[in-house]
Amino acid sequence: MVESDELLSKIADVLKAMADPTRLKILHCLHGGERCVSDILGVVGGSQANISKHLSVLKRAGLVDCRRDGLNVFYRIIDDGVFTICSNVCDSLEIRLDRAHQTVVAGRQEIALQEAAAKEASGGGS
Amino acid sequence: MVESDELLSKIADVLKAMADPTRLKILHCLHGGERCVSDILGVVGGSQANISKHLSVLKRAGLVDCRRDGLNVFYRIIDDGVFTICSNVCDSLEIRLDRAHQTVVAGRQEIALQEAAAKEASGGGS
DNA sequence: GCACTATATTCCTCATTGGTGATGAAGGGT
DNA sequence: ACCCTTCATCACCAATGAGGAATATAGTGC
Repeated sequence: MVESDELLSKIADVLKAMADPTRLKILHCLHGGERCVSDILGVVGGSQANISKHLSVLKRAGLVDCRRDGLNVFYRIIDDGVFTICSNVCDSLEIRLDRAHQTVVAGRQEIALQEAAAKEASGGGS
Repeated sequence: MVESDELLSKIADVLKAMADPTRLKILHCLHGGERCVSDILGVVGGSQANISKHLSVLKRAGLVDCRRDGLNVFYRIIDDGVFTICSNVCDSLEIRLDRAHQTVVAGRQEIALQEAAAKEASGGGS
């Protein structure tokens, strides 16, 4: 595997770790600082085993880390890049929707003009 | 599904489309401009059917678009955000490795100092 | 219309992923 | 030592995804 292949695999690993709605919810939940598994479970929902598994995926990807405090385990973001990435994707999605919206507006205006012209040509207005 | 859940799903969709080494290679290949499926196949390798399928995934995610020119179909990037995201992930990976490297360097220096001190205490230097 | 090329789709196989309930491990309180 | 709580892991299942061979579709040249 050449170096660039290896780099692409690593990038894919990180993106894969983020590419799940539940894990994104978890990351969002941790945006305000570290929280324990029960807190996260309360916010995200689902089963405790599932949350634990997703946290493990995020940890393996190097996006979060944890520390034990008595019975509780606290997780925190250790790679703020995750929020930059999410922002970038949101920006892209917003631009896409803006363009789509502009297209609809322009299309409707064009149709309205064409209809007005057709009315004029047929002696419309009565 | 509340709005934020829907947004997270959309973000996850985009990230999922990118979270595969083969598709990242394809995107990288298109960085220089549009190319036809045969070109992409030549660069990325694998089977024609596989490339076609991955292109379909990327198109569905709104990252690429295509136009037909005779027998050939040319694909191009329509969302430059993909490169921003990849850069972000690379930056994060690099920072991680830098930190790990610093840790190793510091650890070795500490060990060297401790060994020197131990030697000194035992009358070393003969 | 036929032959060829390029590309998309189908079908199949295998591996991976995501969810849950149950269980095991670790820590704390009594 | 026992009981409880918190959290990680196991076992299971269903769904999803990646790859390739075969096939279908579309375009071109003759």
